[in-house]
Amino acid sequence: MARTRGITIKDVARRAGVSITAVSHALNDKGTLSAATREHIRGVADEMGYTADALARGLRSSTMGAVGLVLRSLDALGDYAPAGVDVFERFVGAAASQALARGLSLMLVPDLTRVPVPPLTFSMDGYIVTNPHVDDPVIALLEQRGIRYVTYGGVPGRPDFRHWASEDDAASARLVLSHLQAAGARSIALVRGTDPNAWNLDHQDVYLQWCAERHVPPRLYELPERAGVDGGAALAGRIVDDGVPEAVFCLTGRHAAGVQQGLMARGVRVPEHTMVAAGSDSEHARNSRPAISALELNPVESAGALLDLLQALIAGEDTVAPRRTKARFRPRASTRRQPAAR
Amino acid sequence: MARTRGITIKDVARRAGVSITAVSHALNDKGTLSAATREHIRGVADEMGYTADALARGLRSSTMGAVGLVLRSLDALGDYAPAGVDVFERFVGAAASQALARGLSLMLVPDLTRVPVPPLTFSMDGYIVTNPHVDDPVIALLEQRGIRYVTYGGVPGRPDFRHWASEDDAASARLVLSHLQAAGARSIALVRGTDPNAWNLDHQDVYLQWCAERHVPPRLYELPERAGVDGGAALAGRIVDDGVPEAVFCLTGRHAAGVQQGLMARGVRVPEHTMVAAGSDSEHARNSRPAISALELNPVESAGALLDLLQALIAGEDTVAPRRTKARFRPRASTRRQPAAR
DNA sequence: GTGAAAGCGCTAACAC
DNA sequence: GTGTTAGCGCTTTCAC
Repeated sequence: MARTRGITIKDVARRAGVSITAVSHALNDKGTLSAATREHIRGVADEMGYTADALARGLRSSTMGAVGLVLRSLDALGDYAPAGVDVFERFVGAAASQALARGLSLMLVPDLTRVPVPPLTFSMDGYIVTNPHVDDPVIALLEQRGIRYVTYGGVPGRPDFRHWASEDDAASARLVLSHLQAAGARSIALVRGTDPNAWNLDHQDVYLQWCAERHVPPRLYELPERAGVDGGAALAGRIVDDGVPEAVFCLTGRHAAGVQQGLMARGVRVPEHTMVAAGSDSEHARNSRPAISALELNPVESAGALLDLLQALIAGEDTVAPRRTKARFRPRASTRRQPAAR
Repeated sequence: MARTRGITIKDVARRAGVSITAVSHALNDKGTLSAATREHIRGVADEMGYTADALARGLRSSTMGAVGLVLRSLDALGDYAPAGVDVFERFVGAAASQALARGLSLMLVPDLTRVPVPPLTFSMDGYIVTNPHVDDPVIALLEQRGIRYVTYGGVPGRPDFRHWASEDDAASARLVLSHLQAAGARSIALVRGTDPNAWNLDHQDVYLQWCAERHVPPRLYELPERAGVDGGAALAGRIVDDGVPEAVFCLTGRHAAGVQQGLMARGVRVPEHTMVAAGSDSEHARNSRPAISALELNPVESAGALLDLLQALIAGEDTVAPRRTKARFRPRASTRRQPAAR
């Protein structure tokens, strides 16, 4: 009983002295109305503050003007208000304001596959899914329902799927690796998360290729995203046991902070003995001592690109190509070596 | 054209060999059906994976199962992805997961009074409005439309309005002031924001009363929220010119960080010469040098309380009382004086 | 150029 | 107990 019974199309029609059809047509630029009638009706509608009811409109099989947002990365973390996962928090805000700028509503839908699903779930015009996994059940559900979607980061295992946007992960991975190399590191270890999403997989690919090109043996560690800082600190033990590499590239800020902490606790000095870099900037990276160099992702631009893609899809265009946004590398103390130290 | 034409009530009715009314009643526990029919219909519906269309249901004037969230504080900042405004980022996440836990969708609506409003805006079952202002146009709009709402922080100037929840600001303000006093501060300056919301106004009231009780002249500064760290640094000049107080209590973390920075740039040492505390923890507070003592708010619990209130309101209960959650004070170096320094 | 009428999927009177 | 039916507000044929 919560719905507002406000001004309806009937009220406008009566007031304007026309039929409801005329009102509908005037307001949606449909049909064949004289310019004069159109103008008049619009004037009356404005004056009355009429807004078409989205439900009724949606019911009649037009669009809802609303898109859903599913944060798979937070689903995996099992925590929708985690600390130090900046990029997602910022992504939600960015998506909301970008949606508003396009006259859309944004619904947050934590996990589509849990039951019961929130009622409006399947009425959305489309979805943004962040960081889908290999064989992601959310993707499967959307496809089965015939609901259009775009993804933040590609859908791993589906190179044909083109409706995605994200930072250019391959380019930024190379950026970080080059930076570390320029600072004197030959052997670089990679610490990735365990979620099988494009972020982890693409970085791994680039890393392995980089190692192959240089004929250095790769040193790859996997650490669950949810292990956070503590997990990173624990992993540092293994890294030290395996022989301290000249640099460690951790894909998440929390892992980077933990690894650095763990290394230093074991007497490994950063950046003198080894350097540490993070693939995703976060509070933990910025505020570790020494501060950890990191890639600053671009959730605002990415969210905008995704909404553009989604709108095109909803409009029926299917020539949509992936969009890549630019991440910036923020060099900080953790990779800054004194000239003397080289 | 985005809507999914899925299984409808008709399909279920046909399959179960009953009328659509029977299905509707069975699934909504209405009417007078035999237990057997009810069971049977439910079985068929489950088996077919039927979910009632939220739009059609909403149109027929039931509830939508969705609530809106308006972040007034970010509207004021003019930035929906600001850095270092932790509590709101966390509040969005908390509200989303608390909503899911109650089977509700959460829609983000950046600013209800900008036109055009997103289509679903007025179809929501209710709204959560964070930090409404004095004479807030969003509140006015919701009231005019007869849409129920609850607020994070009370509605200033409306002591009769009881549908809100928040941390107990008065208690936490006194907590901070006591802490500063215990650390040796008699004269304490307050730096509040300029948004006329309950947060700023309540803290100011408590502060003025505190000063009155102790017969010390109040020193009140106002600084726009959006001025951020730089604004705080600039304000430090005025504070020094007015005579360095024994402590400065800044309501926002960004202001606190700036003020401390500005003070130290002018040779005022923290915590030796003056102490700094923040009313809302944030990255800036945690990671300033020295680290700034701050109140850690409780967005998770507050969001839960607000959703409980809102659900009660939507269900028609009007005996709803404000809920207060607890903030924790995090003492850090900025207010930690060596015993010798006393 | 304009309007009457059907119907989207559902709920709730009201017959039977 | 169960089914028929009238809408909710809107878009969209299709007559006029």
